[in-house]
Amino acid sequence: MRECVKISWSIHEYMAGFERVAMMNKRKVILEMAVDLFAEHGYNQTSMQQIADSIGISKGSLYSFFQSKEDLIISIYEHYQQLVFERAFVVGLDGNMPAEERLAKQFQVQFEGILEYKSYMKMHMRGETAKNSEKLAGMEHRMRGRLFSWLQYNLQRLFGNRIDPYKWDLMWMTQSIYSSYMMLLISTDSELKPADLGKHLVRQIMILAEDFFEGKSMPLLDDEMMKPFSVDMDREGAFISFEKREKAWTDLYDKIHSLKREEAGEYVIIADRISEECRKSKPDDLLIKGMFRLLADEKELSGEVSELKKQLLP
Amino acid sequence: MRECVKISWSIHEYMAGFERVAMMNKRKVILEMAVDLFAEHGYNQTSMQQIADSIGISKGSLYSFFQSKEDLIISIYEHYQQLVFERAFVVGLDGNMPAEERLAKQFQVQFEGILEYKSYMKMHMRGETAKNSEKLAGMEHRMRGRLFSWLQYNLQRLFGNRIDPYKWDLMWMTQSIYSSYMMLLISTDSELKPADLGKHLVRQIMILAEDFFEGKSMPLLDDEMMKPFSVDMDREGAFISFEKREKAWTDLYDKIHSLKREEAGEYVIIADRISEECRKSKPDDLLIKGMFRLLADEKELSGEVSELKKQLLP
DNA sequence: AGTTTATTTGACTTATAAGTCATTTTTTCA
DNA sequence: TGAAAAAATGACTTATAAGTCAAATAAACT
Repeated sequence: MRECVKISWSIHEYMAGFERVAMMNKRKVILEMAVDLFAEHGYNQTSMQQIADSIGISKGSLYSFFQSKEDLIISIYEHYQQLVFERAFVVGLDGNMPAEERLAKQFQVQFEGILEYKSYMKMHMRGETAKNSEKLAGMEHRMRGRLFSWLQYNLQRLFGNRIDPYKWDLMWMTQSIYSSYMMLLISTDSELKPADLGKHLVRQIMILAEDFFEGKSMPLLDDEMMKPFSVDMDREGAFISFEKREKAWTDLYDKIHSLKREEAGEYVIIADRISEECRKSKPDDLLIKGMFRLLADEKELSGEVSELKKQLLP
Repeated sequence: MRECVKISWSIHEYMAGFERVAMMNKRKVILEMAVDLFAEHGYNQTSMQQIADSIGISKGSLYSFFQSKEDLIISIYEHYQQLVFERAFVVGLDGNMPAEERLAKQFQVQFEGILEYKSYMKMHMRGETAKNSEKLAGMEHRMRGRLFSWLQYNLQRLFGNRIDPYKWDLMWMTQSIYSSYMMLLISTDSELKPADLGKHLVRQIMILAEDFFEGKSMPLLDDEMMKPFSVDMDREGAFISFEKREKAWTDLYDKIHSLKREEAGEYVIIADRISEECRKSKPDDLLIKGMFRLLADEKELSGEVSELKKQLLP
């Protein structure tokens, strides 16, 4: 009897889970359709009716998933900011790679992400969203803050403390070149390779930085001016998870390199494979698990491996 | 009797003129108020009623000046693009100035223009204008094309033919840094000096260009990719007037320098004064006339002077 | 199969803002 | 001063799109 009840429960749970998946898929379908339409025609020029029609459902149905149009656009931002930025910023990269090459690779990954979520980026670039949604404004602000934090972190890693006086100038330049390349990627169907863009961008930062270091250029920007851009990067929010994940990756690569065994090379390849898979829009969890299993064979890595696993497969 | 009629006529003309001025002022008042509101709240979030209320007139009255909201925004663009860009691009500058300094000065003038018409630039930056006004899209496209033409002209003047293979890369970089500085100027109340920004910008272009010339960087962009940006710069339209005016200025300065007289220095000062005055939002025509009169005393300059006068005081 | 429950629908309400026009107010001018 | 012309007004019409809900349809369950 108990057994029976148990089975009944698990079927129930199974079905509920199945249903939730179906629901989630529909929600996702709406989000994706809406993003396409918003990117194409703009937020204010796209009606809820159009969105519903394009999907082939009724307006009432649409409103059963999203309370309002504003709720819809906020959901879109939540959905995609997660996908694009978390995945782009928090990449597992071998720390032993030269800093320059490493940064270039990071930019490359970001450009790849941008290409993958072209519609969302297009919509985002258009800017013109809901009237003055407090919530959206906050998200946008935090996002920009996170970009700057990330830039600062990486520039410091690349140049050390000597950039301090030129920090804002370099960050601003980097950000502006970065944005303009992004625009090129998004608005044209050019053959531009993310890898080339990444290298180019880093090269240009290096040149500009060099000019500052040699004292040939004077900085223009300072803390005071840039206050609106420096967010008190929510240590509670997404940024903390970025740092933890970043640390887990670094620790793993460091440990592998410290092994000084012949297998080390192979472990790096496996770690790289995990990193690569995680960046995909639909990572294969099983593959990742398998890779982790391979790494777990090496007892000395177990601590780092399980920490990273906890970060990546929650 | 004839006298009387004549007087009557001239009073009539005088009053009509006065009225037209009043009308024009009102039109201008509307344009300026609308630009402020559009910049602050966005095009779609600003109703015609709000605009009318802010000025203290009725909606009906508003519609007697502008047929529709779209007509209003188009009029705004026509009004300000004229002011900002024509005045910023076509500056009389002493050609004997070192090319580098000269370009910096040109950027400076542009940044000054941007500051002067901050609201318009803000509105323009927001982008989100009328649905899909053919006319506006065309204007925007032509504007961007003109900016690129101007950049190309000036980069070629600065570096000569050797930039040809890197032309698009340099132009794109310049444009992106330029835009980002513009954004800084507009969105913050920073103490940034247009002169500093101009110098900085040129310095950065020079460094980047140098890197290309030394073969250390490879160009990423080419004609094919940049097709959407290269407008068949309407030779009939505003661009032709730019070139003619530019030529008139150059000719005058060249002639002055060719004089090799002791007065030459003074003439340069006078020409500079005219250039400066022309850049103001409300140039003093009388002052300009006076300056021209001073120059006209020098018989050898008369040709160049009258040509420039024709360009500036139509 | 028949009943209950959940989902979907699209006609309807409501809100907003563009655009109109008969009427009022102001200005012009003899 | 007062008639004619010009300008300004705001109540009204119209259009659009967000958001609601009773009824219809489909799915789940016994």
